[in-house]
Amino acid sequence: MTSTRRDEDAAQPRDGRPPRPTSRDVARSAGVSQATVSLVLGDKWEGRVSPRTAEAVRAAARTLGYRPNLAARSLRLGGTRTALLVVPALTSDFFARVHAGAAAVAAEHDFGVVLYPSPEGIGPAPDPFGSARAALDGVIASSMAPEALAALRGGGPRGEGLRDGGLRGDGLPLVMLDSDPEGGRAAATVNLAIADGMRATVAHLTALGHRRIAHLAAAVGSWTFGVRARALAEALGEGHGGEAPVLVRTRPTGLSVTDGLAAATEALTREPRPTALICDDDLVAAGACKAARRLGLRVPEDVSVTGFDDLALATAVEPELTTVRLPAQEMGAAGMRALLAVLEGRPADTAVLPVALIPRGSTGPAPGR
Amino acid sequence: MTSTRRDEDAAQPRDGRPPRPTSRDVARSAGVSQATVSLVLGDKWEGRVSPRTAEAVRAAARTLGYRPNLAARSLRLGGTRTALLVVPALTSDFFARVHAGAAAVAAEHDFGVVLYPSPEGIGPAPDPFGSARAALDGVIASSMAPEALAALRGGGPRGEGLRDGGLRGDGLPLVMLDSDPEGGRAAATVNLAIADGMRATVAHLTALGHRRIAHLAAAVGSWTFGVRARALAEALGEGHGGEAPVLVRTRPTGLSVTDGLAAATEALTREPRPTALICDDDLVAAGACKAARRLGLRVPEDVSVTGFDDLALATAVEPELTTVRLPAQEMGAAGMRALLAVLEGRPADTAVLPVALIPRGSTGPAPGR
DNA sequence: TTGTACGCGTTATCAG
DNA sequence: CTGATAACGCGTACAA
Repeated sequence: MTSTRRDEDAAQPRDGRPPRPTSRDVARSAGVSQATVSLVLGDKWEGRVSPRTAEAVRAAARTLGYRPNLAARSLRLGGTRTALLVVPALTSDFFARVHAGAAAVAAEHDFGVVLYPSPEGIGPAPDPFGSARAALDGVIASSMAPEALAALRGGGPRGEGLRDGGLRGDGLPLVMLDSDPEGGRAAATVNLAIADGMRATVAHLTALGHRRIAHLAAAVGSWTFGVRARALAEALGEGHGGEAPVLVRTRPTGLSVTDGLAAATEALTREPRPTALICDDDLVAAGACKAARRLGLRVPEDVSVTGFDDLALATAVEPELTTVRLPAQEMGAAGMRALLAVLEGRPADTAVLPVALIPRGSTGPAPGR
Repeated sequence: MTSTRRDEDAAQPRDGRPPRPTSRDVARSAGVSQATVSLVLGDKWEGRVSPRTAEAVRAAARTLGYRPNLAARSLRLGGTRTALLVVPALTSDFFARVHAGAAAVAAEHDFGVVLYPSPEGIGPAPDPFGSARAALDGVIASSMAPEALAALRGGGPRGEGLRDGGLRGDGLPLVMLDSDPEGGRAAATVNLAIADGMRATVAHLTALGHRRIAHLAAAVGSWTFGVRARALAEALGEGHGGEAPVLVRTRPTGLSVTDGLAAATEALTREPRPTALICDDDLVAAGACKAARRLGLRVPEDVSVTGFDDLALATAVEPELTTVRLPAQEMGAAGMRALLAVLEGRPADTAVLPVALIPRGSTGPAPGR
């Protein structure tokens, strides 16, 4: 209000901070034109600007502490070289690894990745893009439930319309990770051979003599968990030399240690008691181990437990978890590669990444064998 | 190249996608001027635009699928209402909680938070801002080591200069979380009463009769870990009724279960053997428990273990970890509030948040008592 | 080799 | 109540 700057239309109350130098300022300071500054700083000056001038420009930029205005650059260029990675949660290190993989590939191509943990109830952020308001060139969504994905699409502005300030994913190229290859408008898909993992788990348990199996299934409407259930059903349906194992129970559970504990307690206290617990996630598996122990059952002597993901947690607990290792980092990397391909108009090869069963201490021979 | 659009200076090869509608398009479609569109969509139309016109504009925007161009908006407004949250890692859920807290407060003020996990070796991303290239209004840095913070500052453009494409944190308002209140150029600071936590831990162990304590200290140059060490030294120095416990050993360790296991193994296999292990982090504490068990020691009968953070992991392992709960979410929220204050020119109250020792199963009476 | 001019899409001012 | 108009900072075709 009491400011005396020439700028009556002050964009922001920058207060005490010195106004950010612009390329004009650099140009003035170096005694050249704006265009020259742009050329030099954009590394396109060779053969067009004299080395002396170029160096002068750089010096000026350095002393002024100039950095280009990203908004202006984006506006002019029409792109931001930035991708949004939407993940359902950060409560396990799985998605941290997905991000790492994506960020590494992105960096190689001078791209940035902005991470958006879809808020589950925390605070008023119903719209995925309400919070992650970076200007984006594309979206990578990992293991998202369909509803969340719908919100991501924009879902057609219902209700009060555009009050949220815009930037819905609407229209942006989308790459889906570990999600239904069919159901989406995704330009590309990267998937994991989840079914293989489940089959391997069943084979592992069967070989150990287990015949009564319970499934602690994630109570989340995400495709990746649906696959687990279907693959399990199929694997159990197949012949196993006359002694087919059966699914004695399915318990839905939240994706946390506490929820896993509760679900496992229920699963283990009903007859017939299962000798093996297949869990959709390592967090749940850890909870299941706790539940068994509280019930006076030993793992793996009395009950075997398996998980999915191979989180850091899997080797932190005792006994260590037999689990299906999912190549999180590779998936993130492949997702970013696919997005880059789409952005460049190239066809994105839709990949399916292999998984591996890692046998550890939480599984053993079925009791009475 | 072969395109026939009017736009010879095509910014981006948008390829097949339909060109994004602009406010001009909306205006044309609704039969009004751009300014009217801006007013209506910005919810500043009451009393200036007829309700009929307003609704027409909204309808047009809806049918066209219009969403405002963020780059242009930022350019015009000079701000992006976006903050960057820089964290050292996402391998534990601690920083996920910090983010949740910050994002919740941000959302209340129509702000966004972009999360930047400082890459530790993964991929070529030396510059914190190389990857998180969103246009930013401010930065919140949590528990960062000084070197990383220096990079964040921009550290004075050395070497080849601005080739990185700009956007260093240079000059942006910075709020530091759980970091040295002295050492920075931070506009505000939010800290945790870490020292209290360490004192409580020592008191807890002392009361249980422990006299030989080892410290599994994080081998990270972050302030928060320095405080732990200093507070421990002080707490041990104070009188404890004639029978002062002593620090028999300090082992530096990486912040992971495996590193904790290795460090604890070393700490427990040298004489005199400590009866209690104070760990800088729950991940380390989990590793320490594993180490003890592998050495044939029971927790807590033979050796007690304590941690910091109260991660989900703390209650996932058996026995559950006695640990110092750090109010991560509150810290994130307070950090965001402080940043908002700074941005508005208000004074930011520098806060210190209380912590609490949570006694669980990993600590017990000292052996031989 | 360097400078001039224009437009990206938005918001705010001011005159109708 | 509405419509021109200017400006935000940058990148590039074109003229000098």
